[in-house]
Amino acid sequence: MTSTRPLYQQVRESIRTQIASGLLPVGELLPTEEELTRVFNVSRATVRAAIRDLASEGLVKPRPKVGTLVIRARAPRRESTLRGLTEHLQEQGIVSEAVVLDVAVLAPPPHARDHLQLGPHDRVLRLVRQRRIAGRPFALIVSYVPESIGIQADEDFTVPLYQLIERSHRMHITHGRDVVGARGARPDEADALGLEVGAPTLTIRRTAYLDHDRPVEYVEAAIRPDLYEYTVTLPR
Amino acid sequence: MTSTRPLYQQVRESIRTQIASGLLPVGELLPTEEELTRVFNVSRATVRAAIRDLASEGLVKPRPKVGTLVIRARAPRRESTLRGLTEHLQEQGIVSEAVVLDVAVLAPPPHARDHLQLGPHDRVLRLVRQRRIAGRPFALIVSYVPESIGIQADEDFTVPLYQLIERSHRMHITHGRDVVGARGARPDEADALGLEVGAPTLTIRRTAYLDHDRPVEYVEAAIRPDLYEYTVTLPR
DNA sequence: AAGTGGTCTAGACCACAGA
DNA sequence: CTGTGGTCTAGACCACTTT
Repeated sequence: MTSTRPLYQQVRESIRTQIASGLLPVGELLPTEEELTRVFNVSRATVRAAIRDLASEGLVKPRPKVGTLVIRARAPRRESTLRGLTEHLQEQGIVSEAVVLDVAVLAPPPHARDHLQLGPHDRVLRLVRQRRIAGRPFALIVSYVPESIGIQADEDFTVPLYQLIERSHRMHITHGRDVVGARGARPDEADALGLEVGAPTLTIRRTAYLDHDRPVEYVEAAIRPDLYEYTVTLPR
Repeated sequence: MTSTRPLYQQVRESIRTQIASGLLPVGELLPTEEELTRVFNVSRATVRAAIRDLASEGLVKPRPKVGTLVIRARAPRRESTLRGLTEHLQEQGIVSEAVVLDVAVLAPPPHARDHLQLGPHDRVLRLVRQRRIAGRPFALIVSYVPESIGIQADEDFTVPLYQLIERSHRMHITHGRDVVGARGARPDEADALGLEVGAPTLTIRRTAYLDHDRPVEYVEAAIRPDLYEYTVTLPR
């Protein structure tokens, strides 16, 4: 325990390991908080912070006046959240590179204008990127961001666009809607993806929103279905 | 504050009300913890417990060295949940009909066996259905359910399979994982969907789980992309 | 009666964003 | 530098379950 990590996280990980290994079996009670305080030589508040985290993960369940019950051996499902393609791939241990093909401020095409709920004179930043896995292009991504958001055309677009939007401005993306479909590759897509025109292509259209349902980004992606599939975990 | 409820919950509700009413607008910072300590006349630990709850609800987001940002005015909307195609279509006001093409109990193909985590001798109920919108077929759906679940081959498979599993057997599906892809239609699919062989087709592979991550259903669907798209709403 | 988790206080020190 | 949230301690009292 000589790490620089916070104590309560060290305690949490230690308990988590003991649960996963079966040392603390499902159905049994954790040692009491007072006991853990002694074992780890920390204050009770620290022990409780660790247990609180484990409880919010669904691994344990404190029962007042009884003890803290171990209810699962390992982390339950994680529901899907809105992530960029990059983050999604990173989770699967896949490294991908981004190539910026074009950046421009212009009048949006009608469907983009609709999705972003823009007026007839509003302009957008359009960002065209190609993503590659191991040098092989697998996705052509066209993003539209309202000019009013204030992203400059000279930013570093190799980092996730979300982070750019959220960090540089005091905004928080709350949710997004994805529409996933399939169609034959158009000529420009076939060219960028190394496919024949008309070859089956996976398409994703995403609209991301700030609080109050204000659209902040509209993305169209055409993807090689042999190199990527869209995965989502849903609660019932 | 003369209630008997815990202090931190009273503080939490008070802040929540001020956020909902717009007194603490989205995008602004909460008063500092020290300030809240004075205003509510409680210790800092109590204030932090209140903020922690609000943060886990997604209403606020503490930013170290900056302050605690209000990111939502009220509890987030309902994200997408696991639904069958039928329910999904119903939501959009589309009426679809199901045609059962085949029902059989048999040894599962290897990939279905994997997804259902079955042993080498377990058998499954295989259900092949075609779905139609206005008489036009748009989806070919093959479902696998472990024989051990106890669904009979003579049930009414025109109702959503989930309801069959959950209602008649007192089980609760907790979550599912969808994998959405695209590929050219295979001959059997082209036949059932009225497409040419090789025409772009949307595919969905879904595994549904009971508590404890026990798989209860594996479904493969091939879909006409001109008649259906896969839509999902995700929280950030 | 003993022992548990739930709640709460009153301090303290830290690293670091922002001016 | 100043102020912020992040972390941590060492106490305390409570209500209630279990013995």
